[in-house]
Amino acid sequence: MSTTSYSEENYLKVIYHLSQKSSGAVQTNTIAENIGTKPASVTDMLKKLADKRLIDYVKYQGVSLTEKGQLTAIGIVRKHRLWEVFLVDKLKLKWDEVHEIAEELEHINSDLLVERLDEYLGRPKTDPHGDSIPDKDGKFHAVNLTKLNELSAGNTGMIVGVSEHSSAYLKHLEKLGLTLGKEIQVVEVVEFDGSVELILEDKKVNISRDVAKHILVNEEF
Amino acid sequence: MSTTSYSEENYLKVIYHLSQKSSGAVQTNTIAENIGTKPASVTDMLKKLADKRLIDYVKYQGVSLTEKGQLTAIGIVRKHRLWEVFLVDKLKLKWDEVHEIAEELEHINSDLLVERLDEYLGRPKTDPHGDSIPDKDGKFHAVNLTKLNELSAGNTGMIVGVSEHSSAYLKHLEKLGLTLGKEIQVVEVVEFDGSVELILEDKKVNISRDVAKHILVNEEF
DNA sequence: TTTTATTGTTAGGTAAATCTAAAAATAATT
DNA sequence: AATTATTTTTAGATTTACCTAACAATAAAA
Repeated sequence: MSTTSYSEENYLKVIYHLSQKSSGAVQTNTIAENIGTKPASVTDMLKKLADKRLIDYVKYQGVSLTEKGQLTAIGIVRKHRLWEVFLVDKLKLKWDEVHEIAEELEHINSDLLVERLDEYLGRPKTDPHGDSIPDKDGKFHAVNLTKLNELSAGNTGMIVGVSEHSSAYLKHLEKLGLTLGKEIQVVEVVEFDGSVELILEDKKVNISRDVAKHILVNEEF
Repeated sequence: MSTTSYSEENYLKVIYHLSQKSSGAVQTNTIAENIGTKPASVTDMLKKLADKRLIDYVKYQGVSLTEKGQLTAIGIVRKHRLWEVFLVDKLKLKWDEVHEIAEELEHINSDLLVERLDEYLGRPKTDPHGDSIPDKDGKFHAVNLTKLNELSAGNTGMIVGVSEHSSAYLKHLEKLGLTLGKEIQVVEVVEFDGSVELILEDKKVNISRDVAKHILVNEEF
């Protein structure tokens, strides 16, 4: 069983995430942008990954992961998210400080390590951003999430995730106090601009539609 | 401030350890053996490290670390040992399972991460093998250790470290019950072969001189 | 349906870290 | 001191992942 390099793993991970976002084959240029490299380099790597049967690649037609490639990618996602839980829960790093570090930790390959880490963290089902953590076999457990801007006045819920991970966004949420696990109640969804007025810990908070739509809540009623 | 690559860090670390072992300049061949590479490759890297002012290098005369190189190396040692503490204390891995994993973890560069890890672990002074963990500024705290084979009959002490880290050796100690923190009392040091008879948890244990000399104890009386 | 724009690939090159084989410097032995 | 052995360096290749520039395929627009 040939092993995957740091670089190959990065490609697989990016292809995996892009496949999730929009269905259909993933394009060369899109991969290049996301990896921070040039299209020509991507083509080189795609050939290599295809040789290893990690992706299905047809010239000019984009790529998709094979079963093997997908399992590898999910393994990396699993490690990334477990490490994020560790960094936030145990080391008390903030939301927006963990991503880069987890990008490095995710490439450490030791089944024993991952298993013990998972156990130590209490086999978490989601990471600090609310993203689902796949199990050892690459299976995700369904979670039902609603976007905050889709709630109606009076509804309450708990913040369980975000669908936007930029540092700027996370810092903004932090400042507003809209962090994971917080209970909120919607006071009003303004029709004019889609902004949302809500109650958070007995205080009124106003957020724009753009901010609201990336907050995922577990609707309660 | 130019950054150091994974590979450069490995060289610095090995040079550091070899400098500790035997004083004087470190030889090209020795480095090659310890890194698992060929002398020619070492020469190439030495030139590079010298250009970066991380080592003092004179052709055919071996190398030594500069102040800058030493600080970098100690930083890596610090990370390695902190991670080993994490792996053993928190994730419950065994002595002989942690080294390889820590070899990878030690290359993750984030001051914030290291600081929080140190704090989380309770600012440990030694790693699971009893090796001293340097502080943030690269300072080691003196510990007074005696080799087990240098104790006399009747002496007691606590095992605080080992000076041999091979998996075979560690597994052997594990089997004998001679693990970190254990109290032992010397019954006799056999003059003929230097083997040591000792009492460990009310049981008599016999170990060869070769095994004894790598066990470090905190002599009590 | 041509033309234009976009997207993707090839060809040829670079830098990092490695290698082998041959040559040079140093050390050890006779 | 001369010879032999060891150690170290150079020279030239190789591999990986990247690059630019030129070309080819596909998609969009006129």
